[in-house]
Amino acid sequence: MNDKNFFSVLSNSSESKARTGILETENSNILTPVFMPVGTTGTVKAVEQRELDEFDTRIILGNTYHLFLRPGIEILGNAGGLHKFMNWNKSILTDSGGFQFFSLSKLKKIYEDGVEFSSHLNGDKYFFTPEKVIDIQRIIGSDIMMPLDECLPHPSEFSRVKESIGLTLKWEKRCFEHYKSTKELYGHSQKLFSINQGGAFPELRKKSIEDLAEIDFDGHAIGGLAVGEENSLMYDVVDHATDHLPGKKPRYLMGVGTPIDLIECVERGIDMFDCVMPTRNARHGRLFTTYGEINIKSAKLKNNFSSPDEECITYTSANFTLAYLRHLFIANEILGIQLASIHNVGFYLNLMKNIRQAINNDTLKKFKKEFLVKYTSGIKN
RNA sequence: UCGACAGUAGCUCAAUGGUGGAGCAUUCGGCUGUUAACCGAAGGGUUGCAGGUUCAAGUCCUGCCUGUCGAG
Repeated sequence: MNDKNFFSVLSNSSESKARTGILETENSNILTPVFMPVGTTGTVKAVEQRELDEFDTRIILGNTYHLFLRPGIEILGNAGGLHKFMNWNKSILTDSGGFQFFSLSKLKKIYEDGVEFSSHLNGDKYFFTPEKVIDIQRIIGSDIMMPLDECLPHPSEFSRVKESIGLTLKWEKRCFEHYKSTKELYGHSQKLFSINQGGAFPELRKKSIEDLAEIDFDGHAIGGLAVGEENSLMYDVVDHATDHLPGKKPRYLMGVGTPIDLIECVERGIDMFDCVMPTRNARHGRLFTTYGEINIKSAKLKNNFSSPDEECITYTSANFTLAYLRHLFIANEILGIQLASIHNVGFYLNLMKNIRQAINNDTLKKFKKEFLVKYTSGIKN
């Protein structure tokens, strides 16, 4: 079941731990380092499937918790899985819902056996066990499944984190066993990653990684970061984590991050990222561009008829002006959100493409330097 | 022309005679495995004008101005 060709490293940077590779699922070949747009409920918010295709998106995220609540596993099963349901024939990675028990923490109660939670939609009570989380993801049919984990806030007490990584390990072992004893439902194989925790405590992070690495997961994720800690601390934890993660398996940093975070963490050996930032910020009127971030609603842009980004060509930047985008946001027009989302996702994917190219040419350090000069110049602001 | 009602922030409206507020709009921030087209902050007022009563008036009284409606 553990396909040896699932992940291959293609090139290594001589300047850092950065590397390129390829993830081969039955639905797509994914070049790494990769950024995976977040599509929690079966849609990358405000971006159509054909737009994702247009900038060559090979994998997106879904969320077990949210899809379980809506539309529910019965409908997803009847539809023949999420791919068919949403008409997406590339890859999907589903998060387990562990993060929702952190972000919706008031609605949950953690037990040894799993998590009891109340739906944020109507208060209905449910109980997720590690096995159930796998069962749901079997029905969703994601190419890569994530195990149930416990994500703690930062900062957390050493003893609390220590206890937590023990619980997470037990849950993930159960997920793995259930994964091995069940089968895919729709003819394409599904992979299962681990998620290590350990907060910002190096020894706990190391222990979590080593314990999980003993199990034959298809890849390893770093969880519990970007939850309020300083950026430099996050980079340190990532650096430390990748020193201990198996080199032959893909490394996935969950929930990260800003464009700068992506470069910093690629240098530290990360292969996969996901983050709501490009889509959420787009809906909130913030554009990511080569020359920094733009608040599209700013009064300064009223009469600015230039492209939001002449150097990163997307459908949006190639066809529309800042003044028009601003107008759409001020007028509360849906198209503004769509165009901003298209641009931001396009910007992220383009950035990753450039990063991969730089690693292949072994010029990542130079690329980073040049990127940062422009990105932090604030020319547009 | 007469009558009724109404004039408070850019807009729509609050405010027992007792420190004039809110929503929207404006401007500026913030969003990191999506409860998020969201959240936060700031700016913005001779309460239509002129008098009067009162310790104290957006509020009560008088006149004027403007608007809406009605009558003629």
